[in-house]
Amino acid sequence: MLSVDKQMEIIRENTVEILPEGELEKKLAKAIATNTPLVVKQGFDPTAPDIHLGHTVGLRKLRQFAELGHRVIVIVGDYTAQVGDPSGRSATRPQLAIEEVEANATTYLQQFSKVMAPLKFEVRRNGEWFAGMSFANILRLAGKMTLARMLEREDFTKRWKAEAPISIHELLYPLMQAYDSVAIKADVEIGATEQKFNLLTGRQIQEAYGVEQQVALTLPVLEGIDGLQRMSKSIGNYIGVSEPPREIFGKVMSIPDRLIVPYFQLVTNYTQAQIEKIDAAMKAGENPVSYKKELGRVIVGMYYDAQAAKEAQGEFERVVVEKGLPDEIPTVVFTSSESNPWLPRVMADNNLTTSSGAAIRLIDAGAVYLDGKRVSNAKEAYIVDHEPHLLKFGKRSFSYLKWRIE
RNA sequence: GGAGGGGUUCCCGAGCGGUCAAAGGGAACAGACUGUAAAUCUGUCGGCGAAGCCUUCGGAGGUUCGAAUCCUCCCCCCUCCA
Repeated sequence: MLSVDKQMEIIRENTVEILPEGELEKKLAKAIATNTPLVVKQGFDPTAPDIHLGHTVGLRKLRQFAELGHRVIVIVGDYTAQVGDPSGRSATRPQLAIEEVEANATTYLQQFSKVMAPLKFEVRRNGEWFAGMSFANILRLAGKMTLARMLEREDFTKRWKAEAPISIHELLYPLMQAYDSVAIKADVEIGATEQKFNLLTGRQIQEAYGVEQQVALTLPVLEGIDGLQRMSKSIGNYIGVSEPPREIFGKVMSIPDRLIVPYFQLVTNYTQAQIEKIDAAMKAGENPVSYKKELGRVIVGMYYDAQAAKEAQGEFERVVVEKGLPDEIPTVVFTSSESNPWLPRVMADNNLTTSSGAAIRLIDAGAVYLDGKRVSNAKEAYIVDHEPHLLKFGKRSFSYLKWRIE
């Protein structure tokens, strides 16, 4: 194992806080002295089927711990997912059915491996200890916390002040997460800054159960591609690690320019020196687009390979920059009882738009091209023969429309 | 249990008998511009093949020529008292 100082240097990269001050150093020293790796934990609730770049911020930190020879345990929160983490939430989450959680957990595990490969890590589901927990034990756990302390946390305070509902089960969430730390005897728990309360509750509950207290390590929250809110599946501003390369690349290109540097920091392996160079170049007036493309290539490369990254960029340049055609265009075969199918109807019936009205509006806005020619009049837009016709609207919607002969 | 406030279109939020398919903001989509699916500006944003019609303002009834707006009952949320 590396020395305490060397380890701390690596661990400190990108971290916001390590609480309490100095305790991690002590734990590391002890780990080295006794040759016992630390138990490092982060929990993920399978509330949605995909891991996105936001999750990878923590996972990458776990990776570093694994590389340093520590024992990494990923908690799949199959039980906590049924409550929903109130952190950063202004409303109660919908409670998920166990089957849904199960399905999500399965894809989570596959995707964790993708981020962690080839390093080893353990996976525990918190259902292991919660599924069979007796009511008496739940009461015992609940007895370790007071309402006042629970309400200290910002999201509850906000909701309280806004006169928004807070369900009782939501109060249990931090206790459940904390109990995970008791169950696995965590030495370190990782989470985003908004997790600080939950992480510190872990310390409190561990103490109450006579377990050595963990160190709380917080990481920056990754902003979503909209640049407005944290990256989240439910907001839809995310980049999933299992998305197709061109999707990942395109989404990277859509982030606001000011997110380029934070993304390099939080989701790539770039060194601080490399990132500073990029930052300086952009501040000196260099066009950010080349760095954004680099970022897109790097990220695609991490979850696919360099070849896929190149292709994704090529596709982007061809389609978006040069307004050319993508290499795969789906063919939509439709039938019609009319002698001349009306284009807005065809688009709506084949789910290219939500309604014919929406299609008419797109045409009126000058967004729709048929065989390379802008469609100018929605009322007189017809498909006249059974040949495939190239339909384009917006920057990304391409399809061949083919009227099937009946 | 008692008293009061509230539930509006994807989200926030105005409207409080006709001029309401419902202000404003956000998101989203599109156009222009661009070495970006960035920024900026502009437009669109319930459905129906013009007009006009149809379906929406927690749910169900009712009053009225006319209801998001008034009444009744129900459901849900919040506050205060207990």
